[in-house]
Amino acid sequence: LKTPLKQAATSQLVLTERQPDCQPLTTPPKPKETPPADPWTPTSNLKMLIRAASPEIRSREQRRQLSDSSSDVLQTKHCLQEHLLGDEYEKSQPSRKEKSLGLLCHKFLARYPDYPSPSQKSYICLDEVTEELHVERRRIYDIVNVLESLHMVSHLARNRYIWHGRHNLPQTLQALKKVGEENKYIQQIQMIKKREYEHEFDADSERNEEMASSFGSSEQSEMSFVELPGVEFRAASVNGRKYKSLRVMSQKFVMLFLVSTPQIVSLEVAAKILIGEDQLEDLDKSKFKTKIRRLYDIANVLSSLKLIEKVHVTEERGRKPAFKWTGPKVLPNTQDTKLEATSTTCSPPISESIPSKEQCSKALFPSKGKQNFTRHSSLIKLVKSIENDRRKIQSAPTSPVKISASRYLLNFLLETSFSLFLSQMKAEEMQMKSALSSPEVVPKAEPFQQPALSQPLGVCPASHSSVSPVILPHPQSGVSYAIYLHPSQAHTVTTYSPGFMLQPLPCANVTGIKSNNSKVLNKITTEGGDTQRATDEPTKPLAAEERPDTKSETSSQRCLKRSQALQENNLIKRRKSDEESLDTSSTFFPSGYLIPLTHCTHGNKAECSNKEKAGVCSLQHTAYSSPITGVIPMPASELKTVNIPAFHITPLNIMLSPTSIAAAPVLSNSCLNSSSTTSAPNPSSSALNFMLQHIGLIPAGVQVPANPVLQHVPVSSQSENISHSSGSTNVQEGKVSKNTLQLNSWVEWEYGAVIPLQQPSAPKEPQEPQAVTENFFRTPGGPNTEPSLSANSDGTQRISQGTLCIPQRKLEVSED
DNA sequence: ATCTCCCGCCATATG
DNA sequence: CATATGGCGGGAGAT
Repeated sequence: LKTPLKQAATSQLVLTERQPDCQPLTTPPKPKETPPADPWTPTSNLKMLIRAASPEIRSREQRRQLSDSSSDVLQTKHCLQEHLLGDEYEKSQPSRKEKSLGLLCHKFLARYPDYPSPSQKSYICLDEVTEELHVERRRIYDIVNVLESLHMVSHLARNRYIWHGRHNLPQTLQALKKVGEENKYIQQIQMIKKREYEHEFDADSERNEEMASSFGSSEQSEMSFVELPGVEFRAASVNGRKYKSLRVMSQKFVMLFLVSTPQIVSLEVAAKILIGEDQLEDLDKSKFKTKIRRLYDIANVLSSLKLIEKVHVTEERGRKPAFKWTGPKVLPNTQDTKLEATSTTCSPPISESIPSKEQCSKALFPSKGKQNFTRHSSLIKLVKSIENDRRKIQSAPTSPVKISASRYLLNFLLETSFSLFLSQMKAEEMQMKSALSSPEVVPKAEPFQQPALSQPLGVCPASHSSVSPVILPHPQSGVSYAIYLHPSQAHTVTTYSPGFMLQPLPCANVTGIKSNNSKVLNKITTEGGDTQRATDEPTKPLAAEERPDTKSETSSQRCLKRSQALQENNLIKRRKSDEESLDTSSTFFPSGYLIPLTHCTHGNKAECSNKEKAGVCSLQHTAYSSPITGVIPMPASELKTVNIPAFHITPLNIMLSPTSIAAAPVLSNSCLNSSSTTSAPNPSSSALNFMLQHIGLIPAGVQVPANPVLQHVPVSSQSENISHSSGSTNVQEGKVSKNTLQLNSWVEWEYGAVIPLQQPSAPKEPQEPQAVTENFFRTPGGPNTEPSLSANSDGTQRISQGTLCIPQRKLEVSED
């Protein structure tokens, strides 16, 4: 049988999309399937029309339906009388859309449970699938390959795959994220954007060479397929091809999302990176096009899995297709602890349950020798990178999963806080010295700062430095969400603008739902400024400075720019020794950090012991929980990279959850108070503040003595600016919403934060800290300012929320 | 015109 | 060798 007889039947059945969710069907009796004939059913026609009318609706609908199997199950019952429909002539061809890979994927996915019970494995027989779904085999491969890249299925033998469902997803994503980080994708992204940016200005010059060269060193981008040992067992047969493009490409694509700060990746950037950054400027247009095609294929599948969602990034260049990650947040895998170099078979296929626990991931290296990659010249590089890759062998935590999250967090907090603190101090000192005179200098010196590449255009500011920002409003909804960006980007954009106005960068605007007016940039800026102005309290002396248009602003911008440029240069130079790239940085503004914490156990306090600041430690112990968004702990490594703000030009809005206020009291702390009062920035105090902020004890900006900008900012009322996006989201999300306090706003910068502060069982009534807190949190007129302490049921551990501020920028993203 | 991306040829891998 | 896989890119539908 060469080609399953599909075409005869093809046309009509395509329309039937979801079938009622079924249980882990191992081998469904094939006959049942024929759903068809629908086109002639009134209902089906209607559906079809609707769908046709609005793709959005359609997809949404599909999802919904898929999710709740409850929806009409009946319709499936159709019988096999496809033969007689005499009107094939008119046979409305399924319209391209009906045949889309995404739709097909939905159908495919509908056949299997997301979480198949470990006990019973479900197998996928390609012949059956192709027949039942009425598609060409080729298409199924596309789907399966992507699923395989996520370890949702694995190839057993010819025609046979095993369905794993989403069980492995967490581990896979974690592994991918890790690899992505090791690959320095963030930097690559920035590099690409930068290059792109420069291109605009003139014919490319040697600049590119530089780039390329610097880039070239980072060859290791070519890694092979990342596996989860437990899953891949049977792979022997297929191993050789594991590295094949679609699979690997899919993994890389996912990695890009996982490492990017706003988890948005434009196709263009992805394509460039995936093509192989080593290809310096091969103006290979066709290659690029092909890559894009593939990415669309992958994206369609990922979209069906609801891991990503299409959006459009608007930048000055125009609208560019992009996708944003809507999948689960990936915990940073702090524990590299056990690197097991599981050479080949990590675990036998045997029990499924086991593998899940002891997931380890390893990279397979196809090269191994004899392989002749006839087609993929690029693969050759693999060989080069093997060495590097070897290191990539990873293992997943053997430890109980549950604990891991909180543990991560705790460790992370404890471990990093101190270092941060120190770093901060140093930084600030340095800063103090040099900054005053010439800010630009500052960054340079810092060893611990990491070089921030500018991301001129492009949507995503991905700087690893920023702690994995969580998107507050759940992205899921597609509503706009706040994206925490690095200020660095901002300046980047501005870099070339003579005026140095702080504009909301093109690259950075994210509007939730398709908000179209793109020109927004300028517009927004202006508006924001104006609005702000109107609303802002008189108080801010600094306000003037902050203003985008003001001189001070300009200067600071300039500084940034300059410094950045410098650092970039350095970066390039140093690139070779890539190591430092991660930990050194220069001019960054601190962006905010969103540190949602899950409540954790106190177990780790030991860690803090070494820290001198007992006070801090004590505070730290508290567990934080973020009811809202979930946890987004960042790996210590990431934290280190975080930079402290040299100049805080940023922010403006603080979003608090009602409960957060309650937390404020907790802060009461000598440090805090002192800080608040202190006008003169004291390095150490500021450092402390910084640390506290990170920890979530203090809302960012509060301490600000160190931070000039925030310092005096009066609290103004809710931010309208954010409202559009956040508003809806919040509502939806429910809890999060907030009272957003606006400190000062530039439209584009906002501090959003949600950090639950722990309230020891007895919520302390706001007392001393009040002053600070009050002030800080007060919502003018805001009704629901009430802090609701979540005194929580299980007691001790719970916490109310506090807030950390994160400067965030909006990217303009429109979704379809 | 650009964005999407389906279709299916045909090289390769596999058994 | 017959098949199973799956690069790849033309070119057409969707916008």
